[in-house]
Amino acid sequence: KQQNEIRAKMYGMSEATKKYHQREMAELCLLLETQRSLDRDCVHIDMDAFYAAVEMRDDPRLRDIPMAVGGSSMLSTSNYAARQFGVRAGMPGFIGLRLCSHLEIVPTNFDKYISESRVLSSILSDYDPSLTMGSLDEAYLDLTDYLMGRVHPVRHNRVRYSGDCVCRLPLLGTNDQLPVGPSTQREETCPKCTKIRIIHEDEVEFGVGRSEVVKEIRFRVEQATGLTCSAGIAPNFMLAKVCSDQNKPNGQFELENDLHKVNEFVRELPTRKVAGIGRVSEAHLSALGMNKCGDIISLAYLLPCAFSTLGVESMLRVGLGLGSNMHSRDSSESSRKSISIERSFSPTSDSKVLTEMLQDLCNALSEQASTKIRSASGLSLKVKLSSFDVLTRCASVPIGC
DNA sequence: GCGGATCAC
DNA sequence: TATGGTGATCCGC
Repeated sequence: KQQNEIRAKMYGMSEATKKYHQREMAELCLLLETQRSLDRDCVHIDMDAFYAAVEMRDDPRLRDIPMAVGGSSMLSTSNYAARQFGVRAGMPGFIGLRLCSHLEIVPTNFDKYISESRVLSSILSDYDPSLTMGSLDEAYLDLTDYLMGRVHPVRHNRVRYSGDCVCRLPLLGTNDQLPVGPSTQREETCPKCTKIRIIHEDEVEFGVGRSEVVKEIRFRVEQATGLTCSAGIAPNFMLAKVCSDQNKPNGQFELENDLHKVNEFVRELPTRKVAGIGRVSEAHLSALGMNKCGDIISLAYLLPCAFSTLGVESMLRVGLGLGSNMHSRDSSESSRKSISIERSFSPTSDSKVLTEMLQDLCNALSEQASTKIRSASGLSLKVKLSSFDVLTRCASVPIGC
């Protein structure tokens, strides 16, 4: 329905208004263009199917079958075998089972993922001490400063495994980089599966360019965790994030710090690939005839039909391939602006059940609040109906209290 | 300031 | 059988 409203505005636009917006957007683009920076080396690191990969590493039986991490109500991640059946993150588990009846659903082991995430951030902080973790499995790094001091190639030991035992990763043959020196082999019996494991050790070298350094980072992550990740390299974080998705899994993609290359890349990029453009914004853009980011610029005069002033500006930035190269929000406790707790349960109108549920949530929240926040001025209540519609009501403490 | 929406992960 | 939980931001009114 919103889409029809947008189309109506679009078709109702007079020639004069069109000219006006064309001028306005062109000016805005020129202004935004002055903010472009092409002198930073921004990197986005994204672990491949993170939760699923951890479970597969620790249980070889899961490596070759479709599996997902989560529960019957929701799947957090699926492995690539499961994705072939259409099983995706965010999907209810029972739908996943409908798509793939032999799907193996493994419960989440958050403690494990948190500890792997620490290993990850610890390695990454060697390259950018002020990195930003986007979540447990992704990170934003600015390699510019590190690259200044990177004047020599760097060598690392490499350990890989083969034999009947497959308990340890990475296996031989999964990293084909040529070693710089001799290789050694030795055998041992795996205490876990009692089969023979052959340990291959050698040395590999990484050069001084940013793409080499990112290869080194991914290598170190795999050596330390047995997990692979993908990376995107670009002049800003918005583009780096898109790039990390290009050669997933276990790959990297570099977008050169060159205006022409950036424009070329952005022109063909589907709008939905951009962080911040979700299902709704994608539909709005599509109603305007914009499906690739390049369309946002060529049809820019239409943007006001669907977006506010701020929205228009943010879309133009996407179309121009502009983004931030600063480490944005620190997601620490200190900057937290709200805490919340919510629970879904089977539909009921039994007021006793509902009141009890609410009381439990209040108690739990109150406990968290006592340790996590010092003060607050507002409280909001959210209700989800069986229709999945959501209502919220909030109240503020009157000024002076 | 409030209620609704959107978005990421 | 069965569709998440947490936090942030923006919009229109």
